[in-house]
Amino acid sequence: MGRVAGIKPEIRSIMSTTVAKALALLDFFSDSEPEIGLSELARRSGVDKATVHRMLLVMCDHGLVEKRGAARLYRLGAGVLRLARVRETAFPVSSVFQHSLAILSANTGETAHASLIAGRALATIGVCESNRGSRVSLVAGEILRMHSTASGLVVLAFSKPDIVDRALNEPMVAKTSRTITNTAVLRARLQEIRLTGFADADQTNEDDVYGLAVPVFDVDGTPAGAIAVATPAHRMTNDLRHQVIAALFQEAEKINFGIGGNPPADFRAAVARFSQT
Amino acid sequence: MGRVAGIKPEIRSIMSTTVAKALALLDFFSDSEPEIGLSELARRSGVDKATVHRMLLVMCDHGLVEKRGAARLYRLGAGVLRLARVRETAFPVSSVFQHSLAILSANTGETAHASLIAGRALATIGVCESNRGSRVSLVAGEILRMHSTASGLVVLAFSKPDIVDRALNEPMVAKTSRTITNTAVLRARLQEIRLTGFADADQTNEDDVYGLAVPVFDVDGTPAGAIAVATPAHRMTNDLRHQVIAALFQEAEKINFGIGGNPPADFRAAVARFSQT
DNA sequence: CCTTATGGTTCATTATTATCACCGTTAGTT
DNA sequence: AACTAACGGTGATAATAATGAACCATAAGG
Repeated sequence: MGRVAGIKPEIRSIMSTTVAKALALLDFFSDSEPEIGLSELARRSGVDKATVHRMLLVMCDHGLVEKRGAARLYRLGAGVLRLARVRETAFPVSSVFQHSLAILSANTGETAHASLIAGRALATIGVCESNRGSRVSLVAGEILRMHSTASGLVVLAFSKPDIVDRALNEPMVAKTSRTITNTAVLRARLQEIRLTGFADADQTNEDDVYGLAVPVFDVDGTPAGAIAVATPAHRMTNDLRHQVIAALFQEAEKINFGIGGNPPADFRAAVARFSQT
Repeated sequence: MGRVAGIKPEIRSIMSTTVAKALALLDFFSDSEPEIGLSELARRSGVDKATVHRMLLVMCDHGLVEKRGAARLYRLGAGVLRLARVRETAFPVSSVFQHSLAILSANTGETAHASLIAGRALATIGVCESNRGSRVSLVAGEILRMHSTASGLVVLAFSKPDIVDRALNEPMVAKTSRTITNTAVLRARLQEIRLTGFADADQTNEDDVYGLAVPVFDVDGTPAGAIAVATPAHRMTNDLRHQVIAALFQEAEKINFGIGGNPPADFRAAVARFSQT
């Protein structure tokens, strides 16, 4: 297509650049699939095998990816451990979250998880499963899309308009039959969430999973991520809802304190309204 | 410079590709400098400001990097936390190391650290400082070069010849006045290390720091990384040396067991020889 | 108020990358 | 064992995307 002179520069970063394609490869690795072969990666990313191979070589050189000794599979390399260490010692947020997740899971008896804004999506950085027999078992390390998850929606609801616009303009995959992909409907939901302070997602990201999420904030009052509790959909009752939300609000406050986050006025107002019920 | 038709393909990955340049930016973030500005990154990497900016944008989109809200500085993003989580839950090595580091530090009274092969260098994935007043305080999260550190040398010593060749053919920076950069001398040292099973580095990577390192291995018998103890150079005595090496060998064996590593015959022989002294 | 630093942007040039067809191996099937 | 199909990996060329000098706008500092 060439480069049509004055094309919008933001659009380019969506996919066109080579680094974007290379980094996108990393997103295919998850807890459920920690090792992937060359052809498989090429197929999923839609990029040519030769190209993928060249990019993997470079990433191997930098330790982001490594080749499992004998097998011909690629996996995430030791470099990511180092990077995480550097970030965590400089800005220890992950550890702060972990503590609250344990409490949430214990108090609600359900699976709790936390995620942080990572570029255009949410990165799950911690999970604490309940010890009940029937529970939601999340694929941890997953990337959460903004439009289909409770965490994503609640983050968007308190984000600046330009972030919201960018998110809603992206192609939205219908993860289940209930996923909302209509922009107008989503905007209405965001408005609603801004008033309640929490978001729920009734099987919009995964069948049989009901999610409830509450945002946590940065120093500047913008959302940093979210904490959430996921239950089997059939088990959710009004009572449990109320209990979970209360627990989430409580832990969110602790986390905000721990990471030096400043909840904006509208969120604090929403929490206050909830407490009065 | 163009691309001279049939140029060696391996050489390309050294720097020429764009992804390599982008990923190289990540290496500038460390514990001592967790946030860096655009111009600074451009200066250090030797890449044009505009290019660096474009690459940073892409990496922000993928959550590998993020812009500190108000300040105009970049830092490692939440995406690296997710990646590390994925790798660690699938292949839990970091946690295995951490335990041994605590023991090492306690038993020797000095600072212990562990590193894993990450591409062409070693990535420090764990540090445990001693609680003595005078101790070596490492810049954790640092990238260790193969030629100037005890850990790097001991890893090279038990690596396959092609790995060694590649490492020795790279430009070797003299980190201190004592750093060995001569290829022939280094090869002799590697031969020596293969016989003793450990490597020492007397102020070859940092002034006043004396390092002792021992390798840990992968399932296939190739080195996975190294554990090391660093002391103030003046404090190192023959007695301490012997004690530290014994402790290192002992912990290395535990770690190998923990990560399913198989030490090759020559390493086991070296350990046996040491035990007889 | 002028200087000098910063982060950020643009656009024509050109060097880089994607593509396709191709190898050599491995693994599964008949 | 022969055969097939998939795999990881490679190389040359057409077509693309990266590059970097010059350009703003802003902020800090003298």
